[in-house]
Amino acid sequence: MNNRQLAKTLQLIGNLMDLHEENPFKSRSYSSAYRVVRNWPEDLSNLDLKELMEIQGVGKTIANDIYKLAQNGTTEELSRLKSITPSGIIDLLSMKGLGPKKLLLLWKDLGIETPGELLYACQENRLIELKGFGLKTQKNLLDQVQYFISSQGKNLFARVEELSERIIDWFHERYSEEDHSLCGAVRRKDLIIDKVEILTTSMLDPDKLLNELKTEIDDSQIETLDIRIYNCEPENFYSKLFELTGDQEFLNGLSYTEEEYHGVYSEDEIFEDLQIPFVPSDLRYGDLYRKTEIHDLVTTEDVKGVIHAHSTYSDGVNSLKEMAVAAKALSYEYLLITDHSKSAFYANGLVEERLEMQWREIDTLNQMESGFKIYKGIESDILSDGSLDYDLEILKEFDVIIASIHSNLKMNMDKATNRLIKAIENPYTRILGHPTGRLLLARPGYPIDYIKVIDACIANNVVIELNANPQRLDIEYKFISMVLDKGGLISINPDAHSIKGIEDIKYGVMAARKGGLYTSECLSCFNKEKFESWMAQK
DNA sequence: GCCGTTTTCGGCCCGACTGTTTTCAGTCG
Repeated sequence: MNNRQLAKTLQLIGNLMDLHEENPFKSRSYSSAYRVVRNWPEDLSNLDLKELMEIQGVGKTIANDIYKLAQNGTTEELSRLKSITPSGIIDLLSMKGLGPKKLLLLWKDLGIETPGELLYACQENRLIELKGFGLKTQKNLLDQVQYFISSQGKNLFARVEELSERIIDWFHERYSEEDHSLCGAVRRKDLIIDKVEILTTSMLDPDKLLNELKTEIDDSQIETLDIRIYNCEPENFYSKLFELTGDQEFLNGLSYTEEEYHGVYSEDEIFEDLQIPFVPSDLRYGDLYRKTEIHDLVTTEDVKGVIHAHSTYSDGVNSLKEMAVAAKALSYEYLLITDHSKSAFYANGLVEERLEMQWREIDTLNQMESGFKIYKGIESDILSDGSLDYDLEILKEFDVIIASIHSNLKMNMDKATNRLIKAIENPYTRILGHPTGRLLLARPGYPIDYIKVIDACIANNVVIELNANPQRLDIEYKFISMVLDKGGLISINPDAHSIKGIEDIKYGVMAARKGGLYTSECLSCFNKEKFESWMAQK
């Protein structure tokens, strides 16, 4: 468990105690431990009990809890609380705006124990009769519960990627004489995965295979994953693989019939016969492949710079120097450090004096280094009225400003679009950060008028970010071709909050390829010289 | 449960924001 997961679990324990009206001071201790653990700079799962107890806010019991959680993923206390709470109630605790007190009312007064029951009660207008509830709260919960129900059973690609690889490796090791491959959404690298599909020529009973798989692969996630195993004769492997990889629209566009290709030795043969250039598996959806020069699409090797990263100056885990050393070691040519701006108090945003400190440190580090370069950026909060949160005197000192919305996310399309456009028109804005604020499977973004926002970016020479965090992947890749057609640039940005976060660039590349992004139109693929001349443009 | 001692138990409780109120309760980070 990482610190974030540990913190979430402690928070859950506290919330469950409140839900059962246990000692409120006890639950408060868990809540405060949640806050401490969440922001702790080093990995707590490696510490021993004595070290854990030295943390302010963590005593004997919670130190024990953390230790147990790191070892077993649960504690006696957590198991006890879970055993007296319906699982649907625990699901409901994850709704934003629904804490223990309100949930208890729903549970005891309305008898609601599952998300489905909450949905029904909202539609029946039954929440507003409860004390402390009103129309707005009811509407908010209705939206959230609908979203929750529609994302059930789905996973981010990044969360199933490693396990999928382990599963297919297991097949190769266990039945090395046979052919096996991932297929379906995982092989297409869709952003959201509802099932992991495997094609095999082993001809063994899928249920039996699944049981063996689940006992031999040690990963709790495997229990909740929908895994499908398909068998085929060896001579049909490639035709079947082809058929099970492309989505319906892709296959329909190709007058393809599986039987026709029985006996082929590779997928290349099929493409050759269909008289179209080979389409990599990640692009076998829709008809984008027809309009795209596949060889020019961005790859992870093409990305030359780490644009958009945080350090311990704001809410990052690693220091500025550690981030720079890591970026260089990964063969990137430059790092644009963009900590949070001063109004981001939630993330320890940089007030003016601390900005000066960071700039001095960047200058020093750059002097010690000849090839690699650190640039001075900021992720400036877009305030409610669309303005940025430093004076012009300060704004003009940055090499690059990424403007992003982090607060007051509840907006209608007009308000959100106008707020973004005002920020885009600010003469110092160079990149628009995560344009909709969405968190995949957790929170839909605020609605924006994509055409207006993209037009404004192009008119003001503002690059649009494709935030590479696997939970964001925002801008949605389906709008990339619109940006390119209008002559705009996209930047694949990791939004890294740690050294590890830099690796998220690969997920950004994955989404960018699906959107048809060319290396030449990708800002983060610019080499250092080209990036510097881009910086000088404004 | 944590802390800090008046060492063995009494007092804890950040601060902004929202939506519900009519002066505040609940949630969140």
